[in-house]
This record gives sequence, C-alpha cells and structure tokens, in this order.
Amino acid sequence: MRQSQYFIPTLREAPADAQIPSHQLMLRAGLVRQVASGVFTWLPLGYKILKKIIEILREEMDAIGGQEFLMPALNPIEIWEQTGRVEAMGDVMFHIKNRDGLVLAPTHEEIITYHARQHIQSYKDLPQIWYQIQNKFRNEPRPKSGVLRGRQFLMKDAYSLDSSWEGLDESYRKHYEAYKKIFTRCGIKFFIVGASSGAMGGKQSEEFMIESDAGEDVCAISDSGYAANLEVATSAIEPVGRISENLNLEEFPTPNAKTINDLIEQFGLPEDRLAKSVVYIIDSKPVLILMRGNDELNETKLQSAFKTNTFRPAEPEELLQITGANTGSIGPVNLKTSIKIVADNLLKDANGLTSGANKDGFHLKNIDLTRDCKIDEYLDLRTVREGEPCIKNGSPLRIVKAIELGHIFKLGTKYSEALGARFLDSEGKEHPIIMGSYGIGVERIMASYIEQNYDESGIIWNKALTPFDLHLIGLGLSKTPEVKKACEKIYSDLTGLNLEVLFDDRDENPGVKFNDADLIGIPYQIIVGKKNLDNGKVEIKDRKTGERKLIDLNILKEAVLNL
RNA sequence: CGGGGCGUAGCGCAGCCCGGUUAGCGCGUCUGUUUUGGGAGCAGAAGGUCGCAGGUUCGAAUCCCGCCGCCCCGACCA
Repeated sequence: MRQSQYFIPTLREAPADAQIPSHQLMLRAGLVRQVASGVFTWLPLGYKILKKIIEILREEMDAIGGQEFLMPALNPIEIWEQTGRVEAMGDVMFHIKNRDGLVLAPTHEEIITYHARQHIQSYKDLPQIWYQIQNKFRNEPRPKSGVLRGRQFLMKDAYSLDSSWEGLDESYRKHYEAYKKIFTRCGIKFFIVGASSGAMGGKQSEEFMIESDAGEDVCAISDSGYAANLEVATSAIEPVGRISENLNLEEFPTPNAKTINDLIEQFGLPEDRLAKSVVYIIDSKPVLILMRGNDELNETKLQSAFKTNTFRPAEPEELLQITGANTGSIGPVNLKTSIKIVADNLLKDANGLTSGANKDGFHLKNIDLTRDCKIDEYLDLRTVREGEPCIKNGSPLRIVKAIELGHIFKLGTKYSEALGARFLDSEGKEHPIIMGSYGIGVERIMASYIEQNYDESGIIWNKALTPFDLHLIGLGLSKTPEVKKACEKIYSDLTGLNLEVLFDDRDENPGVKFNDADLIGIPYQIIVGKKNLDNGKVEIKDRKTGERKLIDLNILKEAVLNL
C-alpha cells in the first residue's frame, strides 16, 4: 500500500476531548474519528487492525466448535417483553420512535433463544455453540474514554446450548480456555476475576480484565494469583473475636462523636472494637446491618445475600422512627422497634464492642453480641481493603482499576424457560435448554492493547495486530531517483514475499515521515536513504526497542523474513 | 440524572470579565522557491453564519434568557 494514496489523517496534537492515551493515540494515528458521543467511524487503518482482531476471535471461536451467525440489530420488542428485559434494561435499550414494536438490541440472548426454540428439539441436537461479531446498541448514560464505552460497539457474543449442567460446565470451560488464547494471541496482559452475575442471573461468572487507570471496574488482586472483582472479593483478615474480659454494658455520653473516626480520636477506642450500624430498607422491611469499624458495606454482596435488588439506605426520619436515634448514635442494643439484625462475618460472636446506644449523643461499650442482642445472621458484607491478606496464601491484596474485556456467564435456564426453548431427553421428557453466554468487547481489545503498548512517540504494535508487517520509508524520493528506484524494488520484492508493506512514498521531510511512522507503530521500519544506499545498505528499525540495523540490500529479503 | 468545564478556521488556542476598526495567534492546507536522516526556510494566498435561536443596545464573539452539543467527576453499567 502506498501511503501517498492511503487515507491516514494523522494529527500532530491530540484533540482536547481525548483524555486517555489510547483515545488520544487512536485519533492521532488516524484509526478512528468520533461522530457523536459514544459513536465512532473506523478509518481504513483502524479498521484493518480491527479486522485482525476479529480474525483471531473467529479462529478461536471456530476452534471450540463455534458456528458464526449474524443476527439483526433491529429486534421485535415482543420477544424482549417475554423475558421481562424491556423493563430490566430500562433506558439502556434504544427504542425506535417511528416504527412500533422494534428496538435496537443491546445483546442477543433473546434472539438466540428464539432460534433455539424454533429448531432444537432433541438432546441429540445439543450441544451447540453459536456466536456472532456484531454491533450492539446501548443507550449509555455517559459514554467515555473513546471506544472504551460507546453507544454503538462491536461485540463478539457467544451462546452455548446444552442438555445438562455438566454440558454447560464443559461449554463454559471451552470458552474460558478460548478467551485466554484470544487475549494471549492479541498480546494483552490480562487477569481473570470471579464476578457477580448480578441481574443477569445464573450461577457462575468470570470477567477477563486488564489493569488500567482508565478502567471502570475495581478489582482486588494479589501475587498469589487471587483476583476478584471488588463486588465479590474476600480476604483472610482475622475476625474480631472475643476478648477475655467480659464487662457489663455501659452507656457513655458522646455528644460530639458522629462517626467512627470521631470515636477513635475522642475516646482512643480501637477501630476493630467499634461496630458501625446502618439501616437499610430491604424489600420494604428495615434491617440493621452491623459492620466492623470503618468497614464499607458492599451493596453487591448485600444484594446477593438477600437475593433482591430492591433495597436502599433508610431516610433520616425512618431512622429516628425505627431506632429511636439519628445517624451516629445507632446500634444493635435497645432498638426502639424490633427489626432484623445482620452482621458482617468479622463480628461473629464478638464482645467488648462499642456501638450507638439508640439515644442521640450516647454510645454503649462492652457490647457482647451473644449476650446483649440477637444477631439473626452473619454474612459476608464488607468491601475488602488494600493490603489485607489474600485468601490463597496471605499475600497482600492490591486494589486496582480495571477494564473489562470479556465476561462469561453460566446462564442456566432463565431465557429458555421464558421463551419456551425446550428439548426432549433420551426418555422423552421435556426440559428447558441450559444456556451460557460469553461476550468480548472487540474495540476494547484494541484500546486495551494500546493502553499497554505505547511510548511518547506513539503506538507499538505486535505482529498479531499490526496493520502492516513492514513500514518502508523512502527519504528524499523526488530528488534522488536512485533511492526511489531502490524503494520500488524493495516494495515489489517484499510484497512478493506475501508481506504487507506500507510504503511511505510521500514527498515529505524525513522528520515528518519518521514521526508518522513511530506514531502509527508498525513493528519494523525499513529506512532507505541516499547515504546508506550508496554503500549498498538500508536500515531496519525496531519500533519497540528503537534498535537500528544496517542491512546489505542483497540480503534484505532474508533479514526481513528472520525478523 | 446531579456537579464542574467547554463550544471562535481542519487541529490546538487567545479575545469575552470591562460591548465599539477589517475577530487574532501557532500548526496544518494551497501556490512558488530553496531544502531532504527526526514535524525545515523564505515569499505569497485561501479558509470564520464566533454552537443554534431569542432578547438588551445606535452597535453583541463579548451582556441576559432558552435550547443543543462535547468532555470530566459522580450515579448508572445485562
């Protein structure tokens, strides 16, 4: 490809709207242009890279027996109503204004299940792995970070159909392995975390992440290999336990202490003998939740423990009514009304605790949870903190931001039951198909790769994703016919070896060419200039290391093949 | 949706507070010329409904009102 004819609008400066490195570089290198918030055009060079990623996805999906579909973005709303997801998706789903009954699909469980219902009848038809690489539409409230969160984006979504739970385990495992291969082949440093399956339903889910400040998820990871989304992460931190001296309950005035920190500072109390009480209204019923000291309640954990997503913190008036006190003086003992009390596991059967007295301006000390109140249940409710020992081998946890590249789910029968996708087993009995769903954000792979592989000059592609194998750079072409002639020969020789070569044949200054080449980031640059050519040599520059080698023209082919 | 910021030439910005020539600057673009191993020099040129719509005023990029768009933080994120 001759660069003088190829549309690569590079930019000297990063547009002010782009904040993160990958977004800036994708704009500067001429890979994408933004059309609206969260909506992008892929320019030829960017699309070429995207197609390389898509090919890797195809190969690995095909390798586990996947069959590629192409499903429509326009979906009948009816089918979404049957699974209850019109409501569940809410504003995230785009609705068509001038054609009743159509929506833009944010994902494709419904359509997959629709086809399964049509044509899967027997256990003999199973298992199946169906996938596609297709544009998704989601009305994100706040698109951000370039292609990392868009309103229209490419997703590789796959769905497994099985006749048994063991079959689902196997399909899930195949995807897990395929995903590892995909990200490894793309050259991405990733980790896998256990995740919350949330409102998606199902019993198991894992996310494929890369560590990045540009990410929106937060994970706890340690050197032991432990990694979990903060929503579900746990640690091996010691429970508070019991102290031997079990004194009587004692009320004491704390007029200026509203927070746990106030108590620590004003009364010199140890944090792990303090119990913070919060009241939530869960499924319309008040529940007092006891946490150790400053531990943060994890709402995702609360959601799974109570198996509901209708909960909220109690309002101030409700607090007073329920407990008899305002924020800062609430505790498990002497509650005004009798309500359910749950406590975090760390507080299991603890004594010697201090908590609110349910009387404004007073706290109680020497609380014994086994003696002074009734804890209905101990649950894992806390959010782990930086530095806590990991449950695998005790090494300290790090809390990092992460970009979610892929997510795999064991769905179960939620969609097959809702849509009536059933099969007959070997005894002629009818069952709902057991499903899994597996997604990868295709553009996120590119942005994540760039986040991990750039320097001050630009992007650094690897062999798997690079848009061209080689960047041939001719210097002073219009003034030095011998350089031009040599470049033309090299171009045709290398192209003849089935290599993809981007030939910078533009009449530009060397500096412009070098800077563009470094910005675009093709792994190897072949630089042809008069001085070296007079000695029968050309230069090969390694983009990543910056290393330059002078190569005899007559062994250039071999040298290139050995790169 | 809450908070903050921004919208002036293809890109990056100044001007706005304190209204008043022909709205500037750098980069890029075009023409000519010189240059050709790290964004080169000289000379010339083109390019703007100052986001949109109302209002105040003799006069609005500038002041007021409404709307739209974009970015960031938060909420949200099957």
